[in-house]
Amino acid sequence: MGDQGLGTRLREAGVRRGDLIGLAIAPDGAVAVAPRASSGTPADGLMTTAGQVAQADEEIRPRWVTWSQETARQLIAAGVRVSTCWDVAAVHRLIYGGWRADPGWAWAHLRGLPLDKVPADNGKDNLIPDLFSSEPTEAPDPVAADGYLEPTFARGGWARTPEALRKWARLAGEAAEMQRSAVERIATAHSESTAELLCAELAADGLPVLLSALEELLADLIGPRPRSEQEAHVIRAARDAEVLKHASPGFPADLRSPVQVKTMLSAAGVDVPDTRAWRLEPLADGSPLVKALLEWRKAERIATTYGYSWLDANLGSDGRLRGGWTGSDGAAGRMTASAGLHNMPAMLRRAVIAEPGHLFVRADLGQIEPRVLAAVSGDRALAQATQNDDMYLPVGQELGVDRPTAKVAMIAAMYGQTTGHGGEAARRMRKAYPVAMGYLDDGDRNARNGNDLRTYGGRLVRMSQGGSPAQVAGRGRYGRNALIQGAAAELFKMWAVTVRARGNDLGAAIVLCLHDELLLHVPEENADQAVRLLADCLAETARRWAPRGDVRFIADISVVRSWSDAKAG
DNA sequence: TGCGGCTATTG
DNA sequence: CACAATAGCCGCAG
Repeated sequence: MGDQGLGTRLREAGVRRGDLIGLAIAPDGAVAVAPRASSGTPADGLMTTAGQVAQADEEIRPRWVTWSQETARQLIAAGVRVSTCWDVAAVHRLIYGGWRADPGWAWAHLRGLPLDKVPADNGKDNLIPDLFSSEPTEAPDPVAADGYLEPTFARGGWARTPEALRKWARLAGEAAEMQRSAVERIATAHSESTAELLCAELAADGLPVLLSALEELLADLIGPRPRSEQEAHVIRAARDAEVLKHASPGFPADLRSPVQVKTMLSAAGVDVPDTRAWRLEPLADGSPLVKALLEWRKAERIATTYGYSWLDANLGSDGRLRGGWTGSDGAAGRMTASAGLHNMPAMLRRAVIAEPGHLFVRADLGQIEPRVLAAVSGDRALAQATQNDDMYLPVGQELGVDRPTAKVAMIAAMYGQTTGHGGEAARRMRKAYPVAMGYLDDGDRNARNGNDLRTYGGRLVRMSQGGSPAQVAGRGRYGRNALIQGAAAELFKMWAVTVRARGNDLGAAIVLCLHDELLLHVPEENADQAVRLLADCLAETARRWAPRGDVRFIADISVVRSWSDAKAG
């Protein structure tokens, strides 16, 4: 029995490609899998190893059911990467909205249990059998008598017995089956789930960075690495002095305090309501103080957020910059990353350089939000405009305005402009694209009224009731935009997981996801194929995501050695 | 010590 | 300066 591979056992039990199989992994690396009871395997599931899971994944490619991204991280730590999954937490966020998605919370939703009575984790392992007892112990049941999940399980106390681990795996499978009947679009549940696998891989693998190049850039911007705390202090004071020498004597200000900076500027005859860069920018030519302050801000920003301590904390000795990744944030469902991976200053991106023998293939979606609007609203006229590489040209023609005006009018519609209130271009936009504008207005109105929204891909966006008129207006803009941003995020993730799946043979690894941009790290001999892969996957995704097929999505794809090289060949 | 405000960076 | 995010520092309340 034990010498028979997991793949063989599952196949003999009738498991086929895409079938849901519960999977749980213990901190010590023990793995339990639980196919559906009807498939003829033991109802309690079976114990196996991470290596066996990898083999079975290759042989059958089922859809492994996990409670959260944590399982993927544990599998990766055990050296195993699976092809697809059903992530209960990710699908929970899709169906029910909000951020919280722990097993007990998701389970209570699926069983229709009162949410105010979901038991809190008291930190006690009251279900753990006494390991020193000679009495045979029965594995505890993860479902308590009242129907709620036992909080101990979600924390990992269950891992201590194989029986409990098998039950935990089976329960994940049951949760997934229930979720499957509740999701609006299965395809979204699949891509949002597998995006969690991608996130775990991004966190584990990191972004290739050339340390020497990054240190050179930092030296240019903020000086060499200080050798001591004292030296760091001296450098900081010297930087401050470059600004303060332009200030009026008697007004020594703490440059890190906005209030004091405002007072200092006022004493120099510069009166501003706040000290934001865009407000000070026009005054820089007439004031050496303002000019010095703005330069100080840039350097200070690098020094505090992207300086040597950031580098030390996040750049591994293997030249990989690592941060945590989430598959969908609390609002509209975009991916987020920490460690500055999503907001690294353009200047520093020069140090993001492919490893020897490799190249980056960079692809970003063009005008993704207005194209998504055309798709999700079903506006035929706007869909027609997406046939153009630059859709603002036909839109401008239709409205009888120039391209910049058309673009501003479109963005104002999607984001809910507060100042100016439209004008002639906005009125023509309503007439030319009534379906798209109606879709946005519906979202705005529902959000203002506190009605929950649902994106094209089926993600619930929760809206709260009440609030001041200003908050109500803010909610309207939020809801209007969430429908577009959220749908764009769903399309992007579907594209990303498709590239992930197809890129294996080329050795093409996704090393960064950035809302509408994918960065692949590829052996240089495969770079041209990777370019085609990205384009093919986008076409495939567009067909699957927006089946009517009348909206054209475009990507700008280039092969580069450094991330900052926009269009090298 | 925690948290809102201000600021900067990115898509 | 609309929509979204992460992140650091300051100033104030507890």
